Amino acid sequence: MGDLPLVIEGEGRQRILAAAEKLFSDKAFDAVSMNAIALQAGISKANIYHYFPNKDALYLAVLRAASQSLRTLLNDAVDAHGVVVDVLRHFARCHLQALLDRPEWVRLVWREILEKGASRAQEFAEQGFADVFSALVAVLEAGQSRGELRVDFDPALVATLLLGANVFFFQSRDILRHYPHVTFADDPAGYDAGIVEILLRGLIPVSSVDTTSTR
Amino acid sequence: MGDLPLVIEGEGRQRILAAAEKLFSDKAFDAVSMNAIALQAGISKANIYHYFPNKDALYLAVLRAASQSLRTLLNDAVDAHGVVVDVLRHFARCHLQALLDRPEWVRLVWREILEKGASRAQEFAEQGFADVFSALVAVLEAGQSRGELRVDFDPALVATLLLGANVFFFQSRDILRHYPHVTFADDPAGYDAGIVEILLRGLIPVSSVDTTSTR
DNA sequence: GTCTATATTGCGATAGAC
DNA sequence: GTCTATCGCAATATAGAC
Repeated sequence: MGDLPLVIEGEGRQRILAAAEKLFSDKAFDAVSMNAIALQAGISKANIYHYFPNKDALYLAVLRAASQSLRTLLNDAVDAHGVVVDVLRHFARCHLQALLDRPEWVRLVWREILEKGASRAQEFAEQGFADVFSALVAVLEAGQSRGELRVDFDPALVATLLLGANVFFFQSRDILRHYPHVTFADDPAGYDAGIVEILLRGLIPVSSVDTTSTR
Repeated sequence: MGDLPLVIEGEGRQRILAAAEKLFSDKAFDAVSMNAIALQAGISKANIYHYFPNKDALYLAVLRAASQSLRTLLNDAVDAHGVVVDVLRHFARCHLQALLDRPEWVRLVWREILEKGASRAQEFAEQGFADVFSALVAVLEAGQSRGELRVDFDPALVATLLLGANVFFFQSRDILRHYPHVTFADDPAGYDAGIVEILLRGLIPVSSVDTTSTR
């Protein structure tokens, strides 16, 4: 009697989560009906209520899964080796790639931040980005203590600048594409390479840098 | 017969728009009821339908007004004088201040971009940010042709980096506040000053810059 | 122009058969 | 576990008095 496959553990639950993730990443909470989720998952609406007590619980489950998946994806960008400049290049590239690889997750998380504002901010700060942000700060601090980077800048500020550049690129691609000046909208790798290069060397020609002001 | 004041041109319409703007910036489209808008505006629900044919038309009117207001607000950041580095500092500061001064407008426009994706992207690209973006690119190009900035970087890329840093700061303030490393979450002016400083001078110490690779 | 009252639709959630 | 059928309710939108 035991040979029956028992199929996949929680197969129905997974189908529902996948369908809900897709729909919630496209539309806002209220714009996604339980009916639409059931349709997308290929099951009946009432069946969803067998697995989840209500719509809110389903949404939270989707959000939790997305947030966790994003984190594991980004963790690959953390452990890199070599000199600081190479680590930064690698980090930026992996981070942007992670965002572009799973746009649904990013949009889902970002929508939640926009919607709920400060109320859920702490939760996301701990769950979602904490380790990525801290890892980047650590990389920068290491570069400073090794003398590979200047010591008169705030590592957290540079980390924000770099992560923000990637997130903004992800968010604004469709808009940037319409500007004639922009040539990098479809070249994320080139974008990141350019960003890191500018961060490292600055915009001012070396010859005209006032070295006395750095003391 | 003409002395009657005619009161304010479209006063009722303005009240409705203001109320709708406030509510739509806090919640998503479906989460805002016409009843709530009427309550906020201090009029009856049916009266809204006297000025606007349906909920969708009202939302579009709000969006159009917000987008236009944002543009005029940001235009103040464009006209600055002096050497390029000072213009950049001024520009960054004004831009971020404009975002922080009218968070409802920014959130409204950004929510629309998130929701509709590429479909409305072109419209916003032209209406909302085109002139600000172009102005910043022009400033950078001027700096390059005057020899005040390096010539081996893409002005559009730097413009994206700078605008993105400000937008990301605006969007993520509540999250950044929870990180122990971050000291600038409540100091936008200091944030921008630091950003521009890094952009101009780079992260690498001047002494260790390989001047041969710049040719 | 502004209101009250109402028509109508679509939602989340439940009941109960299989 | 999965389904069909339905309840209760809140929402958009309309009708018509004043």
